[in-house]
Amino acid sequence: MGRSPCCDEVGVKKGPWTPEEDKKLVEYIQKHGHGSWRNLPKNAGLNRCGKSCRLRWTNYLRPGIKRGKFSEDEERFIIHLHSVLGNKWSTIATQLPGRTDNEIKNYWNTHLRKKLLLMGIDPVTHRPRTDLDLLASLPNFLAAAKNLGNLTSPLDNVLRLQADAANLARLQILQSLFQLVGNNSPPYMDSRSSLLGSASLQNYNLGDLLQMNRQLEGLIMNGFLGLPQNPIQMTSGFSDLGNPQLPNNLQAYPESSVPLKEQEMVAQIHGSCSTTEHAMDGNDESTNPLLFSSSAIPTADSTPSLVSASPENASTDQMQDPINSNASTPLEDWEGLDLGGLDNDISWKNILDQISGSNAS
DNA sequence: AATCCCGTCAACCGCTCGGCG
DNA sequence: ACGCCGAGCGGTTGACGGGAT
Repeated sequence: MGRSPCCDEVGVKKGPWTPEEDKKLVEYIQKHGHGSWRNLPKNAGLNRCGKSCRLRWTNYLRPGIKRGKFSEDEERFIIHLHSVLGNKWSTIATQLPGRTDNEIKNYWNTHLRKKLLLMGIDPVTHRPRTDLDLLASLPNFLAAAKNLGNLTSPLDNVLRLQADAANLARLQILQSLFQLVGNNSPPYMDSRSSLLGSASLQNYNLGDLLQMNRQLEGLIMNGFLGLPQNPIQMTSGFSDLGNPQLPNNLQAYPESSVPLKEQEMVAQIHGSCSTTEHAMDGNDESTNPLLFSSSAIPTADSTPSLVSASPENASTDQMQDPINSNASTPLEDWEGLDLGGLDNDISWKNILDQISGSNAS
């Protein structure tokens, strides 16, 4: 027999709180402290269960609650913390003064999660998604990446991981281009089988893709493709995240403020990553694991395998059939696509043409 | 103007954890 | 060591509001 719920008493009010109830609760706690939550409603003259009172107090009435829109820095910090901690909302909330776990959780589910999905990031794993129709989603990727490229916040580096999704998309496309040329198959014939879900693509890990990018850079640098002498820039790669700078209000989170259990958890995650190249200016992650644990940031060495997004992510608009839909073909979409901020001087169509030409000769 | 749809967020529910006897 | 109890956490629900049709 399970313990009976605390709120099953007959006649206990549920639902939204009235201003009168709020007033009673605040006045009582200010005067007596909350003490035992179970006894509080009776003592305070409230027809509510203790649990409801606690929730109302901690999420809404408690002094110091910061309400209103989340700042960009807060957003980035939440994303980073989530990448390290997962759905540990209460732990995340301890790092964001004035924000409650409930508020952060809601904000994640209603805003940030969608934002990441739009950028091609799996919000669960924080890694690039592979179930996407990359070509159909390319404009979204590029828009997201371009926005990131324009960021001026000191926390920009935190989201390089997200920017890397766009790089990965490019790498996958490059790989597909090579594959197409190698197969001598017309690029528009079967974009799903040859460009997107190709078996060979699934066999590449990040290291392979990075290597391919380097090879392409070399080709371009050597003028092999007859293109401008500009290598494709990797914004950071997975292995070079630089030294992120945090705003003052987000920098100083003494380790002691993190519950021991979470410290251990973070330490465990941290320990699972062998790279040591993310020492930070004044924010040594060895003493501040929540800030920028390298574990959250895949490296070329760790070559994270591409993950499949969860089924819920496979929305119809993302999985639209490029062949049967009335929409223009993906590559048609590329033409005239503004790559500003990413690859201003490289036309993808030009690359394709050049590769095809050199392959045919 | 009416209805529908969708996003947001406060609040609830059920489970887990830790303290204590 | 075990069971009970209170507190806290995370997932889910449902009311509400605004925009679209």
